[in-house]
Amino acid sequence: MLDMAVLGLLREGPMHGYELKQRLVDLGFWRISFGSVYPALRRLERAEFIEGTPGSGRRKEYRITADGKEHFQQILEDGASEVENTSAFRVRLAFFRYMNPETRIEFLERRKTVLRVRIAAARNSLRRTADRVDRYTHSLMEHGVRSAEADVAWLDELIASERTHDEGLDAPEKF
Amino acid sequence: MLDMAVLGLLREGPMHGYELKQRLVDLGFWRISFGSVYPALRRLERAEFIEGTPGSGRRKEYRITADGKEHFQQILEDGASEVENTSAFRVRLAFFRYMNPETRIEFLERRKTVLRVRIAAARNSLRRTADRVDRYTHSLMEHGVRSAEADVAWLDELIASERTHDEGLDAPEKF
DNA sequence: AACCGCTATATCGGACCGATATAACGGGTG
DNA sequence: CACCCGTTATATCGGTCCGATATAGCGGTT
Repeated sequence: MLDMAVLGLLREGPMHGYELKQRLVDLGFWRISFGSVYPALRRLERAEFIEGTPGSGRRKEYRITADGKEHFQQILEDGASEVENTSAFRVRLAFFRYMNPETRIEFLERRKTVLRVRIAAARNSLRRTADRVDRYTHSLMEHGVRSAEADVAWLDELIASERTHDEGLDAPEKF
Repeated sequence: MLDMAVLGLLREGPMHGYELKQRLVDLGFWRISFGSVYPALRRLERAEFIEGTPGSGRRKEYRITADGKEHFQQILEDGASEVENTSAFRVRLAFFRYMNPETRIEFLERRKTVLRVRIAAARNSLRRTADRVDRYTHSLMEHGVRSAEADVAWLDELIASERTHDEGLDAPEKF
């Protein structure tokens, strides 16, 4: 998962570990740890998906290899059915431009289905336990449902915009 | 973290592992794994915070010990300043009734501050990178901000309701 | 009786987290 | 200039948590 994120970021240009971490934070990984990032870099280096070169000063610049690009493409498309994991979902969305356009909508729809199932289950458990849980737990569960519903609405936006953008596919955009 | 959740649930009565997992799902831990639950149970058993007795059939019923209750209270209150971790925050909220009322509002306010900081940072990074990121990443970041803002609004509700409930503290509620 | 899906416990390797250590760099202060 | 301090930067360690997988009893169906 982190591997995919790192490879995706390095596709845009060489970077060192610290910078990589900050970019991950920008993407919404607020709590990503150096204890994850540096091991990931060594992992990817060992697999020869990235190359670490001594950059300016004490920094180590990492750049993606041809194998790395191929591997990135592979895990991006292959796991596009894995839609349960929120982090993995977000990483794939962040690198949507590298994903086959035909897969994109299917991917978003799958995610929507997962959320709908969760919402239904949560609503059920809210009804089932209504009089047994305290107001804090109740509020927690209700807020969970509301968040998931907001996510579904957002997915609907994304799907709609994806469909409209599809039509004028031949006119190349900047992104 | 999982330890706190397990102890908190077992405070309400004995349960077996499978049931425990389902209740965690109800609390919003959609992806909690058996590979986390069963090791947690053995961990807590070793520490004598819980006792496992052979229940009906092949089930193992676990019940909390006096030490366990004490430990639960400890980690619930002690870590109430640790408010960065979303899961830990939600677990504490789910067991708010066991938390010292004076600590509760402070706890919620701390969480609000964390979210506000994140929102500010995310807004900044949105402005900073506005023309460099594609529409998918942009939408991802925007949605992140919107979610966090919704969380803040929810926290405000919780704080308000906590304050009003505080006044009539002597009249005992069911919960 | 055979089969199937659900309940239930368990283990394993690996990913990820949180804390911590180390140190070089850049800027301001005396 | 020398000193200090906050930021940048890399690294490691123990422990938690995840995802996959194995095993098996249990209840209902055909």
